[in-house]
Amino acid sequence: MNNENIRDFIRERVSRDIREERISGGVVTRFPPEPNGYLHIGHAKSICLNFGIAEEFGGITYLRFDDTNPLSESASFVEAIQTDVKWLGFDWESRLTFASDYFPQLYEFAEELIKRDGAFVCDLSFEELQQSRGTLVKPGIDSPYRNRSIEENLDLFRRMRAGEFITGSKTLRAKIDMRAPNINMRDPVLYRIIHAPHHRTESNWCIYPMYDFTHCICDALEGITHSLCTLEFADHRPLYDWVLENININFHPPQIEFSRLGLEYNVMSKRVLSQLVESRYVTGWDDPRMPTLSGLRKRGVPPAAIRDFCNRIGITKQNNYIETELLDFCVRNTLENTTRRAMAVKRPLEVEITNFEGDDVGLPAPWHPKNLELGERTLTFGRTIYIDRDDFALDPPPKFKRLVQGGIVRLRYAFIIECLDVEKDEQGTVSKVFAKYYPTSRSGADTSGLKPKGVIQFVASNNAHSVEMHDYDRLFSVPTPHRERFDEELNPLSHVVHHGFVEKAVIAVSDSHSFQFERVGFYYRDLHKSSDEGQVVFHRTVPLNQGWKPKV
RNA sequence: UGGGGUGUGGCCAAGCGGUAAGGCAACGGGCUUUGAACCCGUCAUUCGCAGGUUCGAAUCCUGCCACCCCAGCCA
Repeated sequence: MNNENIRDFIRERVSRDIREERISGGVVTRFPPEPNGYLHIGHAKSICLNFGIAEEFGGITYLRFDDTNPLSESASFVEAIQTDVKWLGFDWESRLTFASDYFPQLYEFAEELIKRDGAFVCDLSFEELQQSRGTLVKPGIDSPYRNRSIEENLDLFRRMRAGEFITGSKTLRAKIDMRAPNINMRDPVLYRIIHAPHHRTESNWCIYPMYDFTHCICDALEGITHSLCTLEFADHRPLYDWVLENININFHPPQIEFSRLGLEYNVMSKRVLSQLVESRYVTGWDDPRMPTLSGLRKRGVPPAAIRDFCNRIGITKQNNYIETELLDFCVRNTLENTTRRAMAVKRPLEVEITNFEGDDVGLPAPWHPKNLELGERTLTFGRTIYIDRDDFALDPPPKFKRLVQGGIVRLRYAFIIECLDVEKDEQGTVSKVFAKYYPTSRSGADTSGLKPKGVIQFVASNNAHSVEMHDYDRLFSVPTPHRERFDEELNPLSHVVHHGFVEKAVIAVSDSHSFQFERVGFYYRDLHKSSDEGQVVFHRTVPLNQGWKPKV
């Protein structure tokens, strides 16, 4: 432990609690997802915080599923969430728990609360409860069932559990204060009747505890020393404390809130994300455009980049919208030194080298210009090659350093070529370029004396493997999409497919799926899916920084 | 007209009474067979606003303003 650990107000608090011996054992945290959706990068912030603090201070972390609502939860989400947490790089070891594991104990605490006259069974309907709760500025009114005897409450609650009443007909409510300015303290519901099977407890229960009753008790039972949650739960803290103070339990974790992550051009709302999935706007929770961990993974974002991102954004109580540039930076930064470079053309333009005769020549090229440990592969150069359409211009903008008519350009790791002529189609767009190459300009042995302004990538036709390059852009076209009209704010160009070529050596690589296609971007090969035509599919992880922008 | 939270450069974020860290972005320049990466440099006389306390305030006090969250038998 050292000062490096104290990077935010929560770590500051943890550090102080340790120093002042406020906690006996070590630090204990937990990450408590509800298994009703997939994890997104906002969850990653919380995961990195909870697991990170335990790691830094020599503590432990539980992965606890908050599964108290059988109507929206399922085992498949439980699976997916575990996969994502592991992938992110964290290990809960043996500490995998479920709120549903504690149902029996929770039930006992509920009975205890009734016996202490701290809770009552209420027969108010949903609408009646809503009416009597009051409003933000108007106090609520007591339930007519509030004064039932302890014996009657106990009897009723036991019968609720026994299944004597239909779904929604009764609730167990805390007896606090209907006039409390904090609405959460207005005799909140603790248990409700739901006759529905639960993904773990099946049909053993027909009453289910609410979050506010469950979370604090589970935290206490697990000895959580710092219960970290997002800001919207701050209003629930008095209730969290109330429950623990009104039952006989010997541990009382402090709840500490921090602000959730906002990412520009994205939305973290589970509701909106699942709607995108259900409407088939995206291909699934793991669509590469989604801010989900599975989506980021499919796009080729390494977990280390997400961890780095989470470390850079900080932990505060301020509302925040992080620019996507920071995430992109983290991704490029972690990929930069370890990812193979290769050549690919996204929008191929055929070039015939008119003075080239005979077989293609092989040209060695390192997989990475600086990290030579990655070795090298052999490129090929021959009479027919492809360059990217963007690298040729009939009418070049100022400062254009690529190929123009009558101009020269270097083909990376190969030769300098000079454009002699072009062929156009009916629409007048260039369909083919004729060029000559300078045999003495071979990379590494250049005696031509030529000094081209630019270098471009190419793929020789004999060395070209055709692929689909899936380019992704921001999911939304506005930085802070509105939850209600999110469908109008989707970016129609968030997914564009290019049919291009990559050098064959790329296809043979098996120990890594990430590549940087030089001057284009980082791409990630999808090994699970090929296109409809059976082609190899690459997802663009992130584009390269553009150091020069042509005026559009 | 209730309760809770927050206001430091474009976006994050340090700062905890002693005279505004850092990162991302941006902008200049260097280097370059990736217009990438890398390297240099520039970028808040000012901390939501107004008063006050103090030798001294982003930090303390008072008032005001703005934004976010809360009225699920969701979490």
